Amino acid sequence: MTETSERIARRSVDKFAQRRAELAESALQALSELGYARTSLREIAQKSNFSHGVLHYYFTDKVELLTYAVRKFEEVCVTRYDEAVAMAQSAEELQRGFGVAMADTLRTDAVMHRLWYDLRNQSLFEAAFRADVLEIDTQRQAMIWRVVERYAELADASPVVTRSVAYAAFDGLFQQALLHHLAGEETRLAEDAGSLLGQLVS
Amino acid sequence: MTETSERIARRSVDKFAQRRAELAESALQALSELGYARTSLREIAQKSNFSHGVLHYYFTDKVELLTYAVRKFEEVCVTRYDEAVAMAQSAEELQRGFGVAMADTLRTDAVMHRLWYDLRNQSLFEAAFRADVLEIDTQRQAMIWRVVERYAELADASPVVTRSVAYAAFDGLFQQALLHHLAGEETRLAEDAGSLLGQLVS
DNA sequence: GCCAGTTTTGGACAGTCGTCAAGATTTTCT
DNA sequence: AGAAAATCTTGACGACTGTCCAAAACTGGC
Repeated sequence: MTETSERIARRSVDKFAQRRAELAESALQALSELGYARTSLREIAQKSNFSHGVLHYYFTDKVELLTYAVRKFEEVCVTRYDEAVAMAQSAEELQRGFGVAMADTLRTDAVMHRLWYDLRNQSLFEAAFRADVLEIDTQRQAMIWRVVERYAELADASPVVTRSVAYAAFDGLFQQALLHHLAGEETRLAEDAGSLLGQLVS
Repeated sequence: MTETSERIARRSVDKFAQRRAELAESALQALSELGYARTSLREIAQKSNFSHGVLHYYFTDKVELLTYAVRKFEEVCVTRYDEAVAMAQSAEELQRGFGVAMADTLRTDAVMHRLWYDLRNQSLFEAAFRADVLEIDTQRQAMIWRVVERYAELADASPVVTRSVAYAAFDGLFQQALLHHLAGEETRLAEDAGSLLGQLVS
């Protein structure tokens, strides 16, 4: 391969990858708006500025597009509380900061969280998503565990539950809050999350 | 209304209601097998012994059928742990019994639980289901709270979280276990649930 | 300005979907 | 028994789906 053709090929690859990312972004937009059950390829294409045919130029089929989109989604949702962890100088401050951060993302990113739960649920029926979902879940678990460990450290105590139990509890809390938030109710997520954090170390 | 026509009307209503229940049962079977996204009316009809046209004789449209099915579903899933509560003579026994009951229903009724989470998630996108879902969730919350209160009583202590937080935590725990169970992994749900119960009173 | 390769379009395809209505069948009453 | 009402089947409809493909549009090198 000559120097020139190499440069061309690389540019080609870059453009190809960029288009994939672009289309995956549109897919996420459609999915978060309509839900998995009602999202079609034509709907996704309309969110982008391309026609529906182009999707099969960049992806072999719908499953590959959605899988790719899920992986892309992962990037934005597994470091959400790290700032609160880094900032906090005391246990009480982390408790408060963590709760506030959770309540913030509930309000700001509600449709994205809704999408995540929808995709995780799809993986209960469609094995194709299962591996990616489990991996994202593992990373989310790690994200929560960083909070719990730091909190324990600041409070001079140790966690009284495993990391998987801690993650499950906060995830359940968030999901409940999301359900009620989207139904138009007020939630007490910030307070509930903070107080639950307090219960998980001793 | 004469005595005769009253008898006729009642029998008619009974039969009508019975068919609706019958068809809703088939709907639940299809839903739990395929998931909301892939369940069609023809699929539901095939699970019953009728043709697809009959569904619009007993239900005005798909949404009414599914809503009816969800309500029917509620009946079987909100008293699941009451026996463990009634049996337990001590805190430790309840802790164990509750964990075992959870792990049992995880194994036995996995597809039904999967369906529940799927429908609850649909309500995040489709407002038509929201009211029913919230009501079922309230009843599930009450079911969990009966366990926590009884456990606190037996342990001569009091709950350290609200009923909504307690429900959210156990629900999250169960959902995680379901995800891993359907992925073919072993879970430690019985132990985790028992130990979490211990953490929620003091 | 032309040409080869890449990228994009838009229509066609074979299915499936929810819905509906006309007719066949069964049940019920007199 | 036959008439009337309830119940069920069947086929059709328009809309929508994922997928594919031939042709058009665009790209950069000569």
